[in-house]
Amino acid sequence: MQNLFLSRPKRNLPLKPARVTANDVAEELGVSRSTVSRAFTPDAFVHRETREKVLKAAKRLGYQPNAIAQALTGRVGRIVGIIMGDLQNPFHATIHSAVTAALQARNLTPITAQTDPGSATINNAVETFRRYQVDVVLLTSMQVESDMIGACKRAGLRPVLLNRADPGLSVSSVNADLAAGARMAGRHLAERHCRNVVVLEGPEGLWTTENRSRGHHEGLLSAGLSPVACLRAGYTYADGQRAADTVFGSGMTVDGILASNDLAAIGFLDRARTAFDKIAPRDFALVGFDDIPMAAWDGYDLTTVRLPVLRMGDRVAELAGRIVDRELDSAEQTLVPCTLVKRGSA
Amino acid sequence: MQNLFLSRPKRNLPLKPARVTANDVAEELGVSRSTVSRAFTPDAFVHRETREKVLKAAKRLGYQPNAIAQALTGRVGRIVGIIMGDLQNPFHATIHSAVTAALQARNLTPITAQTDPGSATINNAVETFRRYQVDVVLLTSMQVESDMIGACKRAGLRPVLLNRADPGLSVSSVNADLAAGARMAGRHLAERHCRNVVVLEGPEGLWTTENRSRGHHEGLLSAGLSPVACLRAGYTYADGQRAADTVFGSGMTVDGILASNDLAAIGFLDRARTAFDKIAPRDFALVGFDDIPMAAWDGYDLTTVRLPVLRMGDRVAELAGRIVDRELDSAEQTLVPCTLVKRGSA
DNA sequence: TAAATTATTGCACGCGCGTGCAATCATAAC
DNA sequence: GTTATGATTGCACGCGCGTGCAATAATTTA
Repeated sequence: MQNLFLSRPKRNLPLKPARVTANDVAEELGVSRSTVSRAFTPDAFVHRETREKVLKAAKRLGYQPNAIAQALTGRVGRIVGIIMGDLQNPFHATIHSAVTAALQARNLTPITAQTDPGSATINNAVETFRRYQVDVVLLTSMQVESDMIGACKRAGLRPVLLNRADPGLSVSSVNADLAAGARMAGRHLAERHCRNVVVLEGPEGLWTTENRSRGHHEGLLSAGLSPVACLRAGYTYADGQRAADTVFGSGMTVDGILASNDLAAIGFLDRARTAFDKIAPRDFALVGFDDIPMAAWDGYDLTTVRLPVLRMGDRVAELAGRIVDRELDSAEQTLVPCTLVKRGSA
Repeated sequence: MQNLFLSRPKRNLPLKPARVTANDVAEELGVSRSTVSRAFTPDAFVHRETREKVLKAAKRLGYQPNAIAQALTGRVGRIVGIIMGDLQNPFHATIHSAVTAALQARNLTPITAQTDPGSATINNAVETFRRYQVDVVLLTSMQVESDMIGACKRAGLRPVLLNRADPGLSVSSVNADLAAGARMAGRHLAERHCRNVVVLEGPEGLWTTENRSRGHHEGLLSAGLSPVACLRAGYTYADGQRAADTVFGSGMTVDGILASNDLAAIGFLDRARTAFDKIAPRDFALVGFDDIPMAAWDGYDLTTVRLPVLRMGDRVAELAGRIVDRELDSAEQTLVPCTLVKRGSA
C-alpha cells in the first residue's frame, strides 16, 4: 500500500487560502445559506428573482460551489478515473485527448492514473480512485496488463472499457468494429491483386488483436485468398521492423502486408526500405490500422483503417455520465464502424 | 460560465454505494473514530500497538480514508490541476506522461483540463480547478493561448510553468536550457562544414521560440556564421513541409537546417525528399529539437536536441508538492541542460 | 374578512474526517 | 499509599454543502 498519510504544513502558515463560501454570499444578501445552495440547484424551489440575485452576487464575490463539499453530502461526485494507455503510442494519445474533451463537455472531471508496465500499480490506481470516491473508471489502454477489470470490480468501481471488451459482457464497453475494418483491409489488398499476403498480428490474448487478426483473415478468405504467413509481431515500431526482417530476410515471395497497426506498419515500411530496398506500393502493398497522424505523412502515405475516435470518446463519456447519474445499471456494448482510408501504400 | 449544476439520480436508487468509513473500523475494534483517524496520521499520538491493530482491521475491512472528506477538513487537498498541451504533438505526450508519473510518485493526484484551441476554455478549466479546491496548476503547454498565467493568478491558483517562463519571474517554472541546446545544434552544423544555414523558427511571441531561435543564431555566430535565412515556420509537421517548399522552391543554396522542433524537421525532410529529391545528410544537414520517438525512426534518423523530460517532470512534481505542503512561497526557476543526440541527419 | 392553499425561505442535521481539549490510564516519583 | 507526570484515548466541534421539515409569506378561495 502506498503512503496514505497526508502531509501537513510545516510552519503555521494559513492552512488554506481563504475562499468564498456560500455563507459569504448568504450574509452579503441577508438570506440563508440554504437559499444560496438552492439557487445553484436546478430544480429546487427558489423564487426566480432570488435565484438571479444570488447568482449575480455569487459572480461578483467570486463564489463557486465547493465540489469537494458537494461530493461529501451524499450525492456522488463527478470525478471519473482514467487509466490510460501508453501515450508514446500516438493512437492512445489521440484517444486520451478525445476522451478528456468529451468528459469535459459533460462536466465530468477526469483524474488520470498511469500503470507503469509491470508492478502492481493497477492496485495503486484503484486505491487512489477509491479514496476520491470515484466510481467510474475508464480503461482506455489495450495493453495486456494483469486483471484490471477484476481489480476495479472488486474495489466496487464501475469500469467502462474502450477498445477492449469484457469476455462475459458484464461491463460496458465501446469498441470500433475492428473485425469489419480488418475485413475491408483484407479485401482491399485482394482487389489490388495481391496474392501473397502476410498478416502481422499483435500480442496474443488481447481482444483487439483477435478481432483485427480475424478480420484480416476473413477479408482475404472472402476473396478466395489465404495468407502466406502470420507473424505474431506486436504494436510497436520495433515490432514492425522485426517483422520486415523476418519477411524479407526469409526470401519468401510477398506482395501484400496487413499490419496490426500503423506504428508497426511504419516500422515495417522503414526497415523494408532502408534494409531491403523494398518500397510500397512498388514492391508490395500495405494496409495499416488506426490512422495515426504519421500515417498521413509524406514519407508513408499509409492506406489504413480509421477508427471514429471522436465518436468513441463521446460515447464513453456518455456512459460515464449515465453511471454517475445512476441511470445505467446494466452493461451496454457499443460498436462503431471503421472506415478505410485509401492512400498510397496499397 | 459553464453549467455548475449537479445532476441528481432520477430514481430513488441508492445515492451512494456504501463504503467503509472510519466509523466502521472504530466500531469493529471498539475504539473511537478519532483513534482510527490518528492511526492514519503519521505523527499523531497513538499507541503503536493500537495503530497496528487499526491498520490491520482497516485493511481487512477494506477501509481507506476518504480523500474528499480529508480535503474538506481544512488541510489542503492533494489534487493538482494540469492544463496540457496538444497531445497530437508527441513531445507533449511524452511530457504529459512524465509529469503524471512524477505526480503519482509523490502521491499527488492530477486532474487534467484541455484548452480547446480558441474559445474561452481557459476560464472553464480554472473554474473547474477552483471548484475542486486545487491550488496548484501545471501549465505544460507551450501554445500561445491567451493569458493563462494571469487567469490562474487572478483566480488564486498557483501556476507552475513547464517549458515556458513568466516574464516577471514571479511564477515558478521548469525549463530546459533551450538556448544552450540550440547553440549546440548551431555549432554542430558549423562543425559539419555547413555554410548556408536556414533557421526555422516557431510562432512569434513564445518563450520557447525565442530561446530556440536565439540559441540557433548564437551557435552559428560563435562559429563565425550567420544564417542565410530565418523562416517563421511553426511547430507542426505541415509547418515543416511549407518551410521545405519555401527553401527549395526559392532556389537558394542551402546546406544546413536548424529546425524549430522535430515535428517540423520531419515535415521538412519528407517534403524535401518527396518533392525536391533532396535528402539528408546527402544534400543538406539538419538538426531537430525535442527528440521525439519518431526522430529515431529509420526513415529520419534525426540528429536532434534532447530535453531531459523525466527530470523536468520530476522537478515540476516536486514544486507542486512543496506548494501543496505550504513549503514554497516564492518562485523558483529551474533550468536543466539539454543534450545533443547525434544521429544521421547531420 | 377569514380560511385554505401554495410559493418561498430558514433551521437543523449529517456527509467523513482532523484535531484541540479534557478525561482517563499507566507509570514514576514522593 | 499518594501524588505528580506523561502517555493514550474519547468527546465535540467544524470544514462547506444538500435537503427534509417546519415556519413564514404570498396568493387564492370561500
